Amino acid sequence: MMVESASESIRSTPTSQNGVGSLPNQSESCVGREGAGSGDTNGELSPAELLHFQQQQALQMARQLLLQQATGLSSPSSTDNKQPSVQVPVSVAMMSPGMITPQQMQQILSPTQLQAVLQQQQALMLQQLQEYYKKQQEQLHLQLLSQQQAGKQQPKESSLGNKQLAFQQQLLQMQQLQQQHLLNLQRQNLVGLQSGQGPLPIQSLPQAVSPSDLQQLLKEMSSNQEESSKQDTVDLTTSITTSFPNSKVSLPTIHPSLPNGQNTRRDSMSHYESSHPLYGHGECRWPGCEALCEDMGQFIKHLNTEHALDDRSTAQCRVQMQVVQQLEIQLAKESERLQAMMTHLHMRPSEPKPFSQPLNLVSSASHNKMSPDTFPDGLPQPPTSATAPITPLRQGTSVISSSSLPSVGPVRRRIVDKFSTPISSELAQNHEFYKNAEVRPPFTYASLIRQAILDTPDRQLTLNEIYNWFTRMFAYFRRNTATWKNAVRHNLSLHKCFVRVENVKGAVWTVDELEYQKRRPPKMTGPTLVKNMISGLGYSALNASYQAALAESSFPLLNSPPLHNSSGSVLHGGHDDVTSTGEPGNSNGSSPRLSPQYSQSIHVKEEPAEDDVRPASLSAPTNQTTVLPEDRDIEPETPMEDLP
DNA sequence: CAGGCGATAAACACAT
DNA sequence: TATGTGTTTATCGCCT
Repeated sequence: MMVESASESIRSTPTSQNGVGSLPNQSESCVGREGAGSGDTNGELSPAELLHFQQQQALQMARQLLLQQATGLSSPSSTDNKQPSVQVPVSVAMMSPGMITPQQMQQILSPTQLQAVLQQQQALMLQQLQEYYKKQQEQLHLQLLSQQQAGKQQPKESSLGNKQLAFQQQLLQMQQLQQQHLLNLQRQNLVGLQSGQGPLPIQSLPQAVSPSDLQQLLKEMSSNQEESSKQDTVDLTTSITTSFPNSKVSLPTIHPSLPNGQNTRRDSMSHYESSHPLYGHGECRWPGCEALCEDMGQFIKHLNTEHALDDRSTAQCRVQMQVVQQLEIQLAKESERLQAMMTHLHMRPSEPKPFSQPLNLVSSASHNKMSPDTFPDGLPQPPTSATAPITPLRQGTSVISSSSLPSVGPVRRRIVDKFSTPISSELAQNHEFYKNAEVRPPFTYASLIRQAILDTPDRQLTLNEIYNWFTRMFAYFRRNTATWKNAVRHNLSLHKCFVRVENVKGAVWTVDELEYQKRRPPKMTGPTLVKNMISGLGYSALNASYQAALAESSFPLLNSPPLHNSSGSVLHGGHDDVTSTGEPGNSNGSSPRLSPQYSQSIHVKEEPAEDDVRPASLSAPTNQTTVLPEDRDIEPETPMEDLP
């Protein structure tokens, strides 16, 4: 039901909200749930075109940002000297969507034409920028001279050596910043997809995208955007950092003075309005400066004194100019790469896959936390994955697979979390990301709950603590609390792997790891198991670890009444999904879970009839390991069991 | 196509 | 009574 309505709204949104003429006749019927099969690109955008379009949007944004940055560079002097704001020769018309909207352009021009136009524009812009900066520099020099004549020089450091050193440092810093900026741009490129940049003809998205995926995608992207606009630069960068773990662009150490907010143009983010482009978060954002300024007045003062017209400032401007140029070039390259990647991903499975390339994605840069080691379960390539030697390296990303990759089509979260992504390592790697981006984690409720419980030293949590863990760890779960909390409770109750233990203070929930493991490979034996393993990761590794896990988890179970012992044993180490090299870690002794609380009463869930399969399924893989304790049946062994 | 699974919604019972 | 907690049932979509 909800999905229905949601997808409905998605379908109608583009047409109603921005009825851009791009797809006049494509009403909601376009994206059928079952997704029309053939590639009817008539009248609507093909995936490739869409890519071009997105890229163009990104480039436009990039240019705009760069331009803003460029103008921002001149601001010290302008605010300082009350100069009339210098007119930027770069034709704004060219860069702003004012003259011709991307959509119009896109309609008129073919992708290749668009590309050409873009390149032309870029070249032109660079040229103009250069000229502009040259003029600026001349002007600056002139002003500097006059200033010097007026004897108003600051008594600050002036030795040439110092200047050079400082300059070099600043150059480095600026380059780092610019790289960061580039990432920002990339991110915005993705976010821009829905950011109201233009009426995105959603109907034209690849048809493999199901409405629900679209919904998810849009939801996430919008939330990401909100997020990014809400958060300060640090948060943003952390997000980005996690988003591009494999990016070729070396990430600079997070630097508070991101060029992030360097635009004060009206059309820029509103929260930067009324602020100085070189001032943010109480700091001077002059490249390499970071001087703390309490307020704007102080900042202006600082600007006038520390960044007055002098050789250094001029040189920095020059450097910045070059950096901008470099960025433009790099942006073009990255865009190209992105396009190739996206095209490839859209193209899908059958093609020989030059895999390994980190999918630097897409929909929301924020999404891609391509951990190199997550298996792209959701990616449209399970077929190939089986044939192609998927190294133990998990390549795709669960996040993407589940929700953010448009071309993926209907993908279920659970897929990912089965045999693919060790949730713990995944979370460890992308903790910041999930924490800040409202992206739905690609794990099932059960695995999340389990993770929450296992995250604690005691391996037990109250319901409320589980809630808190969810909200703490995932921005996504800060919304719709009623829904997911209900789901959490539902899962706790439903799955046998969650055991409710009553202690003095109330009830806590624990994980019966064995039960959990049992549940994972849903009674797959023989071919199914093998198949899954193969597709998930190396069979042998998995098998070994799986067996190890089971053995491991079953062991304590035998010994200690508190069945939940098993909990920590297996997975914590990362194996939430059987992937890890069976880290038979500890678990045995020392387990804190043996806390007295366990000796309280335990509510045993009713065992479904089918569960008598238990011994069988369990023993199948691990048979070698001794007698298999029967999970649930064991529970009664606990001293204080109190059956409902 | 059937069945399993996960997500979601909702009703209900019980405790605080 | 309201709220939180737990259980259960139903439904839907996706996948095998």
